[in-house]
Amino acid sequence: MENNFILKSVKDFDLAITLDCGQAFRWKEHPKGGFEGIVGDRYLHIEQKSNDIIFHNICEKEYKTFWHNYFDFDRDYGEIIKKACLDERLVPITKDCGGIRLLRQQPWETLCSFIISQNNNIPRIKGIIERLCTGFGEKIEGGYTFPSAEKLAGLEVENLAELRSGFRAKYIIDAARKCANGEVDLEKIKEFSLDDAREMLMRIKGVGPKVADCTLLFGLGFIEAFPMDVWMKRAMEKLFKDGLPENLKDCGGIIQQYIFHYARTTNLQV
DNA sequence: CGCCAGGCTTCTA
DNA sequence: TAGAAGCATGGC
Repeated sequence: MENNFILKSVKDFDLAITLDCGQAFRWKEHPKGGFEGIVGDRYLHIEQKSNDIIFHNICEKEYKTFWHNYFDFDRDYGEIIKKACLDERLVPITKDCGGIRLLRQQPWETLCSFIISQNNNIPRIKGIIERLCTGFGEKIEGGYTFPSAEKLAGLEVENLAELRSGFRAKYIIDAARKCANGEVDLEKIKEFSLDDAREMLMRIKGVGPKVADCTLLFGLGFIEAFPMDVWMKRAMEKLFKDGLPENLKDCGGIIQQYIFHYARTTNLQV
């Protein structure tokens, strides 16, 4: 018999899009419905049934101490969508993509994942990360943890050959070593200004503006970070030639996710 | 076979 | 200091 925690009447939340819009790479469909994934050393089977969110075999305390924060449930997305819709162009976009929430992911996992993402496609990114976890993570109930920076810092580039991550392997090692030896302190960076934090991350080989901004946005809580990849450049050129409306810049990263997903799932060809 | 994928580093003028 | 080439791998 399952002992589930159920969040009722949740608004502005689409679980499937949130988990599969390209911000996280380790969630997959559960054979019995919903999705399963591992964050830190916690396994979760989660499912959405209309406006209810079912956390399988999770007690209320476990929800409150961890998953509530992971799914960013303290933030009022309805308010953000309302503000966004003051600009006509964002009405259809938030209509389609307003169910996306920003996941508060683990800093190191986020950094490492987006290093892997460069010049790569999502299915292969997921494959490399899965091999990274099964090869170097720790076995727990339900799967493997994401390997720590400390663990990877002790390896050499050749040891990562099984990942088939190509030229990115040397970047992973460099990132792991800098994070493990404190040269880059991901926890401390959270308190930096956006520009200082970005600059610090870019000291890592293979981390440029895009990877840095994804790490800041998805892993370090900087919701004003605005990652610009090829999709976003195209979308911004077409929809917001003069940039994002000023009143949305403090939550630019959330709007970025809406636009990014909209650009990828609708006909936004130039 | 060629092109491209949530880019970045290195080389060149 | 801007712009192009090179980078590993895999899917189409």
